[in-house]
Amino acid sequence: MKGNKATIHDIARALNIDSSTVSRALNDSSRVTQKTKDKIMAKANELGYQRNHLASNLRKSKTYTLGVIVPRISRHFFSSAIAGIEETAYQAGYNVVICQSLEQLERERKIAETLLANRVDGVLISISMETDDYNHLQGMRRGNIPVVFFDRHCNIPNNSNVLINDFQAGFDATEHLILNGCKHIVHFSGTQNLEIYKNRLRGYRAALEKHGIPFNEEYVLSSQLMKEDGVENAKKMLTFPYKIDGIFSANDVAAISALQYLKSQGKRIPEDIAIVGFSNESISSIIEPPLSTINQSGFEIGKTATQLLLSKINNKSSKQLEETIVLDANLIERKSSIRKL
Amino acid sequence: MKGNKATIHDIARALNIDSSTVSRALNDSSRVTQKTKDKIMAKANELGYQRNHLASNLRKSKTYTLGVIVPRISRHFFSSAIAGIEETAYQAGYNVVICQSLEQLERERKIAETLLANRVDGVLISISMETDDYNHLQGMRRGNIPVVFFDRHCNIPNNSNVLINDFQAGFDATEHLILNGCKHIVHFSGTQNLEIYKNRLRGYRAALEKHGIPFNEEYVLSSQLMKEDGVENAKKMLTFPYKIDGIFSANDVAAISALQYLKSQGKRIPEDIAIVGFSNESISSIIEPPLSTINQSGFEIGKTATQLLLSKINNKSSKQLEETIVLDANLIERKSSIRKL
DNA sequence: ATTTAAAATACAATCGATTGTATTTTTTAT
DNA sequence: ATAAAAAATACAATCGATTGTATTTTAAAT
Repeated sequence: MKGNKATIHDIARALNIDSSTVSRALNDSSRVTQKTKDKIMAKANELGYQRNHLASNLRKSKTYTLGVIVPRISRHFFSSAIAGIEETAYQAGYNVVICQSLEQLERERKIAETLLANRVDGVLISISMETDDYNHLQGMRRGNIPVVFFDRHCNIPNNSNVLINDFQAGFDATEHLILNGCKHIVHFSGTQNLEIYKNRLRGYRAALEKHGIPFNEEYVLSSQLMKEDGVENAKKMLTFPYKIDGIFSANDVAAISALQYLKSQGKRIPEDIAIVGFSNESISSIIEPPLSTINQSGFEIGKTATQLLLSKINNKSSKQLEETIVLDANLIERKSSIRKL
Repeated sequence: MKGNKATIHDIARALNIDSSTVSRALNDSSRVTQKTKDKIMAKANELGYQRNHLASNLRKSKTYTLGVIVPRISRHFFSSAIAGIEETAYQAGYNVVICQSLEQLERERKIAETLLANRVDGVLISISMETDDYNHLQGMRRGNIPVVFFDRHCNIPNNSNVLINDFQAGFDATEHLILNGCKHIVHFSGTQNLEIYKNRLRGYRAALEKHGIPFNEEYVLSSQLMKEDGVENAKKMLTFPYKIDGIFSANDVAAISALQYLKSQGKRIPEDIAIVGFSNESISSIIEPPLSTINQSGFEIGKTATQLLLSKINNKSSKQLEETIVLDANLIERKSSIRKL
């Protein structure tokens, strides 16, 4: 593993100059004359030199590595966010280490610890559904490692976040159902420790209010929004005294499993029950009927979050200015919610 | 970033002993007495010491990092493979860097270069559809970095691979269609530089042969197996003189788009045309009708590949014994291919 | 031609941990 | 109690690159 690798010292020796000059030449320092640089570059190529990042990073005490913590990479939203993160990070010369919390606080804690021990230069995180305690994240702060939350943020003060306007999206989704004639709309919500779900719920309420529809506490069904939860919610919903005619689900997964269950029970979508999901998973356009949903560009969010993180990392000014960037999300209207009135 | 971090020298100074002893104590060396170890551990905890991996790795010239190259992480198969890879790697104290070739040879080349420059300890790769030249992979060899191929391997000699039995799976899928009464079965194949597609095709032919159905060259439709390709294939297929009554697609994505197109053209699935896909994407069980498909456990493949890679990395014996591990894959029979005869 | 300023290069310490060798301390045996 | 063997610890070099300071070389100015 070591045998063949050329170092700056090999180059220096071959040219009978000092290794510091070689180092500076390779870093294109103005302290080395062009002629010498050329000589050094030529020799470097000849010897197949490649910088040893371990050594370089040790000296600079920088790892050029970003940690990413997501609930699970298999979710379309997160895998596209990761694509955006990697693209941006690589271009800036950073590596990315991806970790999955699998929605478990305990795993999230352990990951945070590992990243800290590995001295990553910064962390991007979308917190798990179980996360209701932020000590491990404060730990990064203490370690002086910049953190940017994306999508699933948390409500501790002085954070940098990249989000979509969940309130507005929730409002749009609900209003769309109302405009399509729904009178009794339930909301599938996520665990209430996550801000995004609180905000989507607020949007739902605001839309009802605007259109003079009374808010009914019982119509809010909170869960982890997994496949099974969608079915559970649908079953429960069918027992309500008033006939439910609309669902706004805070994610697509639960919306889809509910949709399928309801179909299996002979309900017509959207005629009997109109449905809007959230996230635009790739399945959503494919099921029958295609699911209306809120489209949020994971790629864009990942990219923006990474840019923000990199700017925090490279911002010499000691004053840590925290920033929250809100990106657009739009409603995609598909058959699952469009009724001819 | 540096300010507060304690080093072994801080511990040594505080206890008035040598840093080498501290290092050995922290590594639980037998050359340090238990009493001293205790003292050192106590002080280490007190100072909040965390090993600096950069320094340690530099000295040991090991990065404890594995590179992973996949076509795209958003594919269900790959994201579950990655989950298996990470799980296994983390447990062994390795980090994982994930890169997407996006099916482009050029990107794959660049990634290989970057990983090499970053001195990863090993690489796991599933090659892109465009990859028909293996210089960049030989480059790793020259750099003495062990490589394990998983799923999408290539036919250069002396490689380590973790695969499923694509031939058998192709055979099973095709025979299943035959047993369900299909006489004119087309095969959606991938680009022919990939062994997996060659093998699935061989399985298809073998099944036809076994059941005395003549092989028709024109019935093999090769493409990148993207969404659009499925539609293309379906259109083309409908122009054939004999009525096609079965499709074996080498992936689910193309199978699903074909299924949807055919439905839109009024074909009944599976009565008119039975369909079997490959990979068991999560969409496949959800569409209407649910798609029969070959189930390959990405998690298992990723886990096995990582174990193999780690054993290559840590195998002191210089003789690089190459190994190919073949895992099981099974046919999941769903409505898209089950006909009541 | 000589002094001064500026540019180019060399020297040497450093990042933090590891490890072969040397030295000291402890233990065992006589 | 003393020599020999074994155990514990200290010393010092090293991994490869970076960087502040010192020195030499070159260019500019008088």
